[in-house]
Amino acid sequence: MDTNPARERILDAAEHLFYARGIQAVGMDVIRNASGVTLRRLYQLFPSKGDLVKAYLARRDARWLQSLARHVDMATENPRGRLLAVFDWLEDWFTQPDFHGCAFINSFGELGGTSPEVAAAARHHKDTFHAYLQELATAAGASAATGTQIALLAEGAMSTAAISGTPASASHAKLAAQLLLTPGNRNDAFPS
Amino acid sequence: MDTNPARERILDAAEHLFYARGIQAVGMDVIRNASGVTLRRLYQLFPSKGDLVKAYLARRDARWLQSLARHVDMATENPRGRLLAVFDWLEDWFTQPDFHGCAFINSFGELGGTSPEVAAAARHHKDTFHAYLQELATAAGASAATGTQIALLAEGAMSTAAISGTPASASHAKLAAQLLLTPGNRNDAFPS
DNA sequence: ATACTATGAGAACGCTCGTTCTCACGCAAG
DNA sequence: CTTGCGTGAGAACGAGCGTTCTCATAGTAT
Repeated sequence: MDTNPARERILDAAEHLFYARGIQAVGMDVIRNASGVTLRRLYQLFPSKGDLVKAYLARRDARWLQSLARHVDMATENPRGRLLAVFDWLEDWFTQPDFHGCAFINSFGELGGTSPEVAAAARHHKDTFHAYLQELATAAGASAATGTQIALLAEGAMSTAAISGTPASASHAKLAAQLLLTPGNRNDAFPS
Repeated sequence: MDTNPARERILDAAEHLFYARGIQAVGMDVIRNASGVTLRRLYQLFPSKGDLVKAYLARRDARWLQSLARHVDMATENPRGRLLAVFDWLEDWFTQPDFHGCAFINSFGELGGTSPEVAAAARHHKDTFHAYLQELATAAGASAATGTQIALLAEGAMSTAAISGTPASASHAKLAAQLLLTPGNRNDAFPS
């Protein structure tokens, strides 16, 4: 199905290395060594490093959101609980030993100023995540603006967990999200 | 006072270029051209690029927090208003034409995986910012945990403003902060 | 068997970048 | 005047990296 096994091995190695060390710090031959493929095949499948970076970000975007949605779907059917389950998933993520922040925030920080494609990939990823949280928020009876606020908490938790090196920001953000979701907080001012 | 004018010109050029394009994308000779100083002087004042990066981050850390504190001090004497003024300052920042996200989040994303010094600089900056918000929060009668939550909102607003390219996240975060500050939100669970 | 094609392994090329070196020049001390 | 020393400008060096090329080999069709 994922037809080409060499392609997958390359993307696995690229994702692991790019995410851990940054994109510019990882050379093509390092990826070749890690994936066990020959340089010729590597360039047949990804004609330039930019193509490989694009494929890395695209696959990570899809998988990340799939993993989150799967967790939310398996957590509970209570709409409010589904929204809060996002933060449990974040805490799981932050606790993984190879956690190193959001790959899109990182690559935007590294290349957003010089590569419009990387900047667009980050924007797309965050837009999708933002829309997903708004969907969960409105399903829970809250406003879309509350979804936006909760997205800000999630983003802040990612940055903070990465830089501080601890997963504590996930539970802090979850508690704040709970407060923002309490009925009685009139919060219809910002429709987007 | 800032004794060495060449040193300041170098740091001005480095800050502008590093912040706009990323650290690895800017070579030492580009900084030399932009600052008008000779390569020899550049290396006399900063023996390696790593030293220049360290000085860039240290100066930006100090100036950024000074600018924020100055704005807060001039905004109002109402403790709650002082905390909320942080988000007005953020919105001003996000609106500046050269805004490109938080320099520390960016440099952490670029070099945090390979340079412990850059990672430590980012951690220090965020710790200081976090402590300042906690101070404003407790002065406003809120808990330190509320300060932490508001810090997460501010962090999320920075990332989101950078990647989306709009300053709207500042007002969204401000509104959320106001809600988190409303009395009646019992919020003593997380002492830090 | 032979000629052609595709592949593996890695050398090679061209470029960039951090860092250092060369060399001519100006200026102060004797 | 001249001797030496610090300085300016830029060339040079060495390493790393993205990308391409070489060449020997293995498999295949005729």
